[in-house]
Amino acid sequence: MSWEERLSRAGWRITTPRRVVMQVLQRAGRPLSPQEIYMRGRRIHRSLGLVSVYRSLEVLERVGLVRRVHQEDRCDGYILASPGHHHILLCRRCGRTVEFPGAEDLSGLIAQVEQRTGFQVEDHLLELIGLCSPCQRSKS
Amino acid sequence: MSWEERLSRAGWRITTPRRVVMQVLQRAGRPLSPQEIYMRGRRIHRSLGLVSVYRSLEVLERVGLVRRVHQEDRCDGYILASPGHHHILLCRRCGRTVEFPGAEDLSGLIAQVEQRTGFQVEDHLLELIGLCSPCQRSKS
DNA sequence: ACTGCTTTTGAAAAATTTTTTCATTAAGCG
DNA sequence: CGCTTAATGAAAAAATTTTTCAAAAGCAGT
Repeated sequence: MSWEERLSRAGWRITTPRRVVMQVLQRAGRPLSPQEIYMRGRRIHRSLGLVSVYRSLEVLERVGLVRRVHQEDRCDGYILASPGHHHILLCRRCGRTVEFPGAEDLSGLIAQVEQRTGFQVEDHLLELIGLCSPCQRSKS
Repeated sequence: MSWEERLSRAGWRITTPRRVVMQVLQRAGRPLSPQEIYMRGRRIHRSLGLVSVYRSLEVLERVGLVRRVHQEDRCDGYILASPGHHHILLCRRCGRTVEFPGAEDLSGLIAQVEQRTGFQVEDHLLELIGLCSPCQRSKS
């Protein structure tokens, strides 16, 4: 199912700003801030407004098409979210981002924590940070 | 080793704003924003400046005494960090925060991801979100 | 394709948050 | 106790995010 379809089925309209934001993120491959998306987006759609970038991101995130990436210093980066998958692998050097599956791998840990703390775990946030292969080589 | 000692050994001075920030966070037990820390801190130290809160948090985080908590909607919350432990368990209702150990539990997952992606994983961010026992009961 | 209803947009303004600057203060060492 | 340097607080500046509102544009039903 295309993202347009997913957005539409969730009750939202397919608009130019939303298309532009998706297109920019598709090409980026690394987290972009609203500001960056705005600047790149204007090259595609001249009259794009920054506010629409913010609003598009909000909607797209809600629908699960886009995901916010949390970094130590900034949390304003967004990437495309492949549906269903939940974790992010981030290169601290070039910013490249890869998603990977593996929610099951946490179930043991989660069960253990639930038992020890009495919490009822509903969700989690997992990000791995490191160096991608190209950046390992050009480490100088 | 006390936090004062840790801070001092890392080459930083023990100052009133830093003491106040630590004291406020010690009492809070949930993530507080710089603004919140500032307001509570002023009750302890009248002339505290917001800027010093920002600067104190930066230093304390660098030294590992304080940790930033990432939530869906906001990432400006700080809690005390118990040294060595790396994960956070957060109640989405009352904000209560608990730390728990368990880096080992991820080593399998990490090795697997490294092999599949060629990344060299150096660090990770794991947060579990759910309901603490009291909030489970008063769920109405 | 045209109409009408409603969501969405873009611009400007407002609100918030964070950073910079700089003169003054106070840690911590001898 | 005095000296040196790091750190502070206030103000201003910069950056980020949200609100407001009239105009534009999706889209469902003709």
